[in-house]
Amino acid sequence: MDVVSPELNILLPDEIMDTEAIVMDDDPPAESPAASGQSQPSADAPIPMETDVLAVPEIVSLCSDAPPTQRTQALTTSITTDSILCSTTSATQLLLTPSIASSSPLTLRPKLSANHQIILNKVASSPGADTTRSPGTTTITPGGQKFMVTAIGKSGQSIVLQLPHTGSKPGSGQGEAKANPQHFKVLTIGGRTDLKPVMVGQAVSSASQMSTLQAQQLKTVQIAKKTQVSSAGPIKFIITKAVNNKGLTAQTSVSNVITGRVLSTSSPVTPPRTITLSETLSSNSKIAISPLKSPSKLTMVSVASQVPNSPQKSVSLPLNMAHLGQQILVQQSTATSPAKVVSSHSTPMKPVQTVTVGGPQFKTIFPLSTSSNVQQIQVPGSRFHYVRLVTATTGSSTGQAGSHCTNSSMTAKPMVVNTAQVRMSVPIIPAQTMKQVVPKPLTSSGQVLTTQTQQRLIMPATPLPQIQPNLTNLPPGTMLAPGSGNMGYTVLPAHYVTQLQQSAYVTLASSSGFPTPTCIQTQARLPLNGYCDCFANGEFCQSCNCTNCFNNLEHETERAKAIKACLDRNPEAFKPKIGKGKEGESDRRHSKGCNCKRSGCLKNYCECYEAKIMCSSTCKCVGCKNFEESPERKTLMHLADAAEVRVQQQTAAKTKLSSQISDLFTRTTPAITSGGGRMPFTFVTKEVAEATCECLLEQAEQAELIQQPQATAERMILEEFGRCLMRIISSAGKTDCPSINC
DNA sequence: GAGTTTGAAACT
DNA sequence: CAGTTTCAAACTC
Repeated sequence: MDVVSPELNILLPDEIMDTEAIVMDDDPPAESPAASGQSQPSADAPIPMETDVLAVPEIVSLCSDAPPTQRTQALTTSITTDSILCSTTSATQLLLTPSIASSSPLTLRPKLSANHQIILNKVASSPGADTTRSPGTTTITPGGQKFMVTAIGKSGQSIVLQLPHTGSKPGSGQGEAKANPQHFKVLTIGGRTDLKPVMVGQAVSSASQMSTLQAQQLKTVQIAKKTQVSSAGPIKFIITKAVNNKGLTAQTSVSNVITGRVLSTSSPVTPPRTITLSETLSSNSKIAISPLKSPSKLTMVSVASQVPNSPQKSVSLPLNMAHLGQQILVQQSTATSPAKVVSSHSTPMKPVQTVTVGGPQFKTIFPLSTSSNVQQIQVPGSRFHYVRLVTATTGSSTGQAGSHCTNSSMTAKPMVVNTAQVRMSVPIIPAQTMKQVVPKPLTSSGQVLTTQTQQRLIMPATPLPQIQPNLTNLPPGTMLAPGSGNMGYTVLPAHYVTQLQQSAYVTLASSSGFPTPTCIQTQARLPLNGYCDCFANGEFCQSCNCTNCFNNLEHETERAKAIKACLDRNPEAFKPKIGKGKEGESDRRHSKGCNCKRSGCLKNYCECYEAKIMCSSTCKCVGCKNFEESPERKTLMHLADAAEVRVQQQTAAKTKLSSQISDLFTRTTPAITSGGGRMPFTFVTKEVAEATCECLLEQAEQAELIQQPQATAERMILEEFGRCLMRIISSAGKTDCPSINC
């Protein structure tokens, strides 16, 4: 049994003192000081980066063919981390199972389980145990192989290392180990996210020994675990296998594809999670990636969270000899998961899939009754007005909404709406406009609302059974009102906008099937360039300029499909962007936040500014000035307020003037009517003018008689002229021949 | 009304 | 997740 001495750990920098390594050395050559685990540093040995480590050493997989009994002879570790299961295709496993939650060094005794797992149980933390060893140091020498395990982490969590099985190889076992005498395997468990790959080599022996290690067949499996002060912090597992094939060159690039599936949850009590890793690696490869600086270049497997006392956490990794140069970085995020299982496969896996348990999808479905009815629905807090329609199965038809595709058994059934004006979010196409509807899909079931007021027809939707389940993803306030049989209506809020439009385009463009050749508009499309506001508002196109428009009654089926496709792609596509903030926040806020860069969020380009709300932390804008204390915003707001006041004043003035003019015409209308349509001024005849002049002259003479000043005299004349005009106007309404009497 | 700017959404 | 492309609204002249 080879145990790494405490002095070795002294050489380790602090960054990796919290790590645990397992070193396997099948038959370390004499020139390899790292093989013995007691090697001395080499001053001239450069400290390689991880990429270098990966480039030079030859891969030696943990999937040793040696029997498990020969893999491990002893193990001493200070495992205080979560349970880790590194499982591969092999049934051979190495289990490190500290049973006591403690941060103190543990002495683990490997046991071979029935399924070829090496279980490292904590023997004792008593003085009788080998506590003199440095924490985080474990060496296993299973029949010539050495494992150095350095780890630190949370206590009370078992580590299960399942060694891959390469049973296909003949002569496995000790002989295999001898066949690869230079295999050097390092398994580091724990550590920090900033663990540098070079430290892996140092964990084995020292930094200077890496050069020697690089000359060997080296395999490094590093499971670096970020040890956060708080358990809620993310924890990373970095599993690195540095491989250097003998034929490898430093410039060889690698095709490193590691995919997996991540199932994450934030629930503190969750069933064991399974993370499947696979790898598609080629030999003679090099991964010139620093997973610490560029983790995105590697496959990051977020293992979600864990609790300090996670009962079980397993990470299974494939370490196949045939897969050389692979590098696996497993990142663990938070710390609430009680158990995790990471299993791997040697076969390529599908791309990473993230299953997110999103928030509740609010949906409101109002099934329609079979009786014909229209109800106005006011959604509290919604600016949309909905109308619930039900199919009139027996109502009398006052119009023909269906197409002339007469083979359709679903003729349009106009619905008579109550005469009260109903404000709807969708147009109600008058019945007379339906005659303009030419070819109509036979499957569609247009329904016409005939009202006495100008209304718009709520968009009918063929209740396709195959899409109805998806319509349950409609956003809050959305009402799906399936009618009886194949009839129904779908009411969409106005924010069924762009995505729906584009989705509709795709769907409709691919739509192929109308029953009759007369329905040739299947080749048409929704307005592609220049989406009309009608569709954006959930209305039918009625008076817009779109051509080959599908946004009408005739293509309700296609439209419904488009809605379905859109909702399938993004169930939240139609949720309003502007909504209330977090709980307790009364202010509105943008759900996604803006991404402005040049406008400073003070123009209508900015969705936040357009909605008259402040930018929030969700925004990704640059140079944002749309915050509460922004002087620019305040100035802008003041200007806007002033402009608004000005507009309001102008509007009020115009309204008042219009009212007065209208009033004047109203009062003079009888004169016009009684005068045979003549305007009032037509009553100012020669006689009236002469009489008026006589009145004015009379007033001037009176002013002279009483010796009034000129100004007073002029005023008296003007006042008399006013009275004359009034009499003219007054007389015009009474007689065709107004008389002027002074 | 034409041309430009801008940013959201889609796409890669 | 970041970069690119598309496109329509906003904006300017």
